[in-house]
Amino acid sequence: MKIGELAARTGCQPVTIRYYEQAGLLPVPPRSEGNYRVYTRAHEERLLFIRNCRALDMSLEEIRQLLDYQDNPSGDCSEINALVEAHIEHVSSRIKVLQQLQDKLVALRQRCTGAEPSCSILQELTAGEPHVSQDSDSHVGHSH
Amino acid sequence: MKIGELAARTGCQPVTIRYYEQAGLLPVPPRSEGNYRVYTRAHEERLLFIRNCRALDMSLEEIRQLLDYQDNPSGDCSEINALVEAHIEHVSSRIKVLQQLQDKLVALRQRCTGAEPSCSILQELTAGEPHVSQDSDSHVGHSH
DNA sequence: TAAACACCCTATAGTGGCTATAGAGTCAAG
DNA sequence: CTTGACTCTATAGCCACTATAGGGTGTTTA
Repeated sequence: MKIGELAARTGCQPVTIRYYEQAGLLPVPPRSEGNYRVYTRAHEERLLFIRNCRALDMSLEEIRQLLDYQDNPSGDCSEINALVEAHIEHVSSRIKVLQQLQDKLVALRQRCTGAEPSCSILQELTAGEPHVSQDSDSHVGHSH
Repeated sequence: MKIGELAARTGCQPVTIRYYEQAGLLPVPPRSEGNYRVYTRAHEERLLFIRNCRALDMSLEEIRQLLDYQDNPSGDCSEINALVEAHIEHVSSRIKVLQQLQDKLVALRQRCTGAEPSCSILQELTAGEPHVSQDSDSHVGHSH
């Protein structure tokens, strides 16, 4: 299987696959005569694992750890449970913060009715103490 | 006012202030004899505006637009309202996605009771079709 | 046989919103 | 006059990719 087929099967792009290889998440595959990467089902399975974890918004570092547990099974799930638990914490705190943002934004939207002489949204954003930043420790989020 | 005082007053770091200057969000301030940046209350107000917007998780590009409306007031709030509205949409879709993630993660956590021979969390993550990625268009989120 | 085309390769730079580091200058207090 | 706190510029790093340039491979078609 060449990289294009693996990409199609796993729903990610060839560049991303090469990136995972470089990042040490995917084992370096053998090459064909023409210097093409040649993958097996094992690679596909591992890549699916990675993609599933990414779909759960885990960082590559977290995934690296899970893969490590997978490669050296210890019979003890407690570290895996702890990792998942910690990730749940990350996500849930991120949700809380975003919910608060949402409330503030909605309040902001309602401020500008067009009745005031100058835009009261801009006034509100200008005023007051600096709001506390919401970005602290979680690694959950992002997209552009 | 030197950069350190401005930083203290607005709750952000000097490097970040210089970064905003370079990004064209803060006007270039005059310099003292010793080549230090010298800020006024106007700078402080503008920086507070920026920080408030950032606390609402707006991108610098969005903030640039708001500042532009502020600098060239048109008496028409509709574009500002649209921007805030769009941002609310971003945040709310991000919340939805994270909530779905959260559900999946909680389901995953409950899978590993320690009763099975091999960790069923890892099995679950390995199995199946690639999950649909949650990162598409929003610019809301992130933190490390 | 040749040219077009789809795929693959490497290497490098860019994204956003900063943070960290290095190496130097400024200025008030002890 | 030296210490220390602050400031300056410039550059590199963070994450998880994406984009670009410049080339090679391999199959299909004119």
